[in-house]
Amino acid sequence: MDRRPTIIDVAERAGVSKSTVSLVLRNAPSVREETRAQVRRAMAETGYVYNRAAAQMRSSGAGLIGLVINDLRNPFFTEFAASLQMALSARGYATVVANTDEDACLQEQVVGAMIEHGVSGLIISPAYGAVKGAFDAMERAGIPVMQVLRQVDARTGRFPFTAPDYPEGGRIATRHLLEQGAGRIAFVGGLAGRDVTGERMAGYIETLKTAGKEPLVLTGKPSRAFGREVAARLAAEHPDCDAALCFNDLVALGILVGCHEAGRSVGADFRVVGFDDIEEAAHFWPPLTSVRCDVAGFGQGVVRTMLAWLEEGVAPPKVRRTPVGLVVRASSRA
Amino acid sequence: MDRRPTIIDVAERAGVSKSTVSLVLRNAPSVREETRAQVRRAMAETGYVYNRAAAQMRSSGAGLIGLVINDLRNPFFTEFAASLQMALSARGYATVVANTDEDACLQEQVVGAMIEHGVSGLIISPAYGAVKGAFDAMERAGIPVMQVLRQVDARTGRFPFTAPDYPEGGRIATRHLLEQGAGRIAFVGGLAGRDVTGERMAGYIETLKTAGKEPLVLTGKPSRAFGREVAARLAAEHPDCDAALCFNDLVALGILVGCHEAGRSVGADFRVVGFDDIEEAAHFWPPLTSVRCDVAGFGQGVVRTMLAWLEEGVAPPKVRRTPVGLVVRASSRA
DNA sequence: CTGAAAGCGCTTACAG
DNA sequence: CTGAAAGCGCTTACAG
Repeated sequence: MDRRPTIIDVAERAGVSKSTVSLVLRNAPSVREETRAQVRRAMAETGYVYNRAAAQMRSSGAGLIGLVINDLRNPFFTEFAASLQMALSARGYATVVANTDEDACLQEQVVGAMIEHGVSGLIISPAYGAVKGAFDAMERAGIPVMQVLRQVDARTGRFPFTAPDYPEGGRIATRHLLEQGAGRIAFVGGLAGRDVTGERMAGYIETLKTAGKEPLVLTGKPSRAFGREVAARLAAEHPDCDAALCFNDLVALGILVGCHEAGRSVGADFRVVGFDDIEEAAHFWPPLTSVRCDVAGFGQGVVRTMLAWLEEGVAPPKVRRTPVGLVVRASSRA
Repeated sequence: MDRRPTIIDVAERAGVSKSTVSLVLRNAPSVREETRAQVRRAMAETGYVYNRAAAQMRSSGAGLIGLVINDLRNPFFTEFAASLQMALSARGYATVVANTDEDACLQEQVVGAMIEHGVSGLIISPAYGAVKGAFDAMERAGIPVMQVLRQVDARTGRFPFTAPDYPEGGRIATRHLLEQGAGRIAFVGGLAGRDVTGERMAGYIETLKTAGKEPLVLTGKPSRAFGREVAARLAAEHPDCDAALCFNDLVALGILVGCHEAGRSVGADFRVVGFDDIEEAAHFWPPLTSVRCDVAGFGQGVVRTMLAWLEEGVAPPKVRRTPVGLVVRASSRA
């Protein structure tokens, strides 16, 4: 057998028509059990493999979901992507993934490629910037699209948005720091002007205001390097600051490294809280207190929502917020 | 326009035949420049998008590459996957990815799914265990398959293998530790009996033998938790041990945390070297010395090799080893 | 340089 | 419950 066997080969071998083979393939109930077994045997004997490209041409979907991520090297997004892919796989879908590296131009390109490949739906944690092209293309494609983790397109009717409850995370983290006796709490990292930064900061500012305290905001790149740099700056310029709530765990881990370098002890003297609770947070020294977004559970929820939309036509709400919690570890404890 | 436009719609609009549109689509040189422009305009006007599933049915490939990874949550593999995907994207290929979580059964399932989706080639960092089913399926599919990072199937003629030069990494790391004045060096982590463990350990044992020293091997899970646990064990059971070469960076980072917990200072007294040089290694405290495998460059090399095989029929050598180096940081320095 | 025809491997009504 | 026929949107020779 030089070429790959088709349903016709299987049909001949099983002594039925190719329609019957097709019905067996799709588990149609109308085929007699005996015939079904016969066809399955013929499939095994001929080494038949299903050709989804052919199937896709007639019916609609190919069981392919596109996953577009703004920064796949960031552990938070990695954990999200991995959990999503596995949940999709368990439901019989394959995942085609692309990293946009925060580049709107690349994003438009990969979204276009995915649409050409006939993805049935698209899950996107979008890059910021000139995103209209990509979203218009998704709009035209007429497929379900979910914005996750970040909302950059305002059409949440067409592109429903799901993310953890960032403001609440900011609140509980700030409250915790106050309870631990923090006098002056800084908010560190996150680019100014972005929604996610604004939301995470909002809970912080609100809680401080209630407590009658002044905020101290040092926005910047959400990276380890920025956190490390800020650790030195805080010690020098804000000696009264005795706690930091960070935009994300990377910044917080950077601060911990910076404190090590400066010989400043973390915990009782200087309290640090991160955001996201990436796996590494628990494995650092000292272990990092962090706002837990349950990225694995979040990913599974997104998959459930997407497949309900795809398979049952149940469109998700325009905006959905998932609950967050605080995991208290040594970095914020006396 | 309710249905998606096809080449026929474009052809009508441009006033040419659909063959001509197809030729323009594939950049065939035989079309007059004027006609080409006319067709492109018609494509833009109709909002045409290329249907790869249909194209795939006639020609062979769809520009899809499958990437199967044994542990996508491990930063080393994540960095690899991300660099691979971006390099493929730059060459016009989409990446369908799956995490097998070290599960041979899942692996067989996802490999089957990818073949059904018509991937043109497959890059696999395989799980160990009952892998025959998956490899036989890939064999039958008749597509290029590269084993990377780990070799589990012996048919390297059919499934060429590429990995960093692990034994050399073991050698240079051990030599470095000896040069730093280490008296007794332990090799920590990596499951016994696996090739990768054996290779990384081989360089260590060989170098120690040359130096007339005895090895001290503590194999175990390649995880942070194991490293952390071993830090305590080493102090208690092997007080003379003053250096550790770790199977990978996760184990090494675990040891660093264990040393922090035990109040043991790392660097001058106790030297630690990791393997892989994941991004985190440079951002820990103390910064971790590690065997650099240049995973980004490695990924790009794999893509070049795969596409040369796919597009030009140049089959890769059965086995290829890429160079490694040592990045010396504070964890192994006086 | 361009057009008409056949066919890739399936699914989908529609008969029987 | 099963079969014969049409067609999904392309590409591929083959004519002109």
